[in-house]
Amino acid sequence: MITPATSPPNTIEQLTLRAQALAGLTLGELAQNANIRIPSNFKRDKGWTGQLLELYLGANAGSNPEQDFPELGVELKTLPIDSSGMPLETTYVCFAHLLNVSGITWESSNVRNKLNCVLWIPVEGNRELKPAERRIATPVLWQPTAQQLATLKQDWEELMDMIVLGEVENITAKHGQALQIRPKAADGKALTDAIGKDGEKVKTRPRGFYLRKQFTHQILLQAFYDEV
DNA sequence: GACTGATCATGC
DNA sequence: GCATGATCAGTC
Repeated sequence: MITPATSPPNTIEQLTLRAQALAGLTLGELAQNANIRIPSNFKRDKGWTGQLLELYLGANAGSNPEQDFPELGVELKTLPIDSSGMPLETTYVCFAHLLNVSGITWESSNVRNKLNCVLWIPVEGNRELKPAERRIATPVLWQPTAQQLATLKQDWEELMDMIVLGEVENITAKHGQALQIRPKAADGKALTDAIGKDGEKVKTRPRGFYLRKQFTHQILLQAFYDEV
């Protein structure tokens, strides 16, 4: 019987083995073995799948702005897919800092750090399927290719330029080929500090970095062809 | 049907 | 409010 991990994985191989052992199982089976209640939908439990898998893989739960497995340099992400393997949602990467960003470079950015090595765990996410019925697919351990890295860097620099120049309010989810910035908050009333048009401090809605579906789809396809 | 902007739970 | 985990749902 599959049970939650009792300790963090020591190696990437061990982590991969744990993830592969979950492939084909349903979220209901995992939750049942861990004595976790299963929501009937994700309206009020949007991060439930991710937290369930963290438990099974031995990730250190918490809200630190670090990778899930700091010792291994690996980030864990679940990815909802449809029956043909197409991602259903964009993927949240991290919070976007809007102030004191002039010293940050792509190489030292949180986005670059998070995406250095990601263990993607695709999960059936069709809304017609109840959470308990959704099956886990084959995990993908990914490191960005030079080309993907270049695309991400370009998007990141474009977006950060706008932030530095006080154009935060002009940023929409349409910017960026692979990386986009969207509101990220509890509700529309949340405010944080940002740089204004004349360099002054202004209040704006908090933002986060997200990966487009097309980009994550490419990652899954790439893994598929590597196997074949 | 896809996409963008909005929203939910939790811990500190 | 920030940061983690993300999905919802109205609009295009």
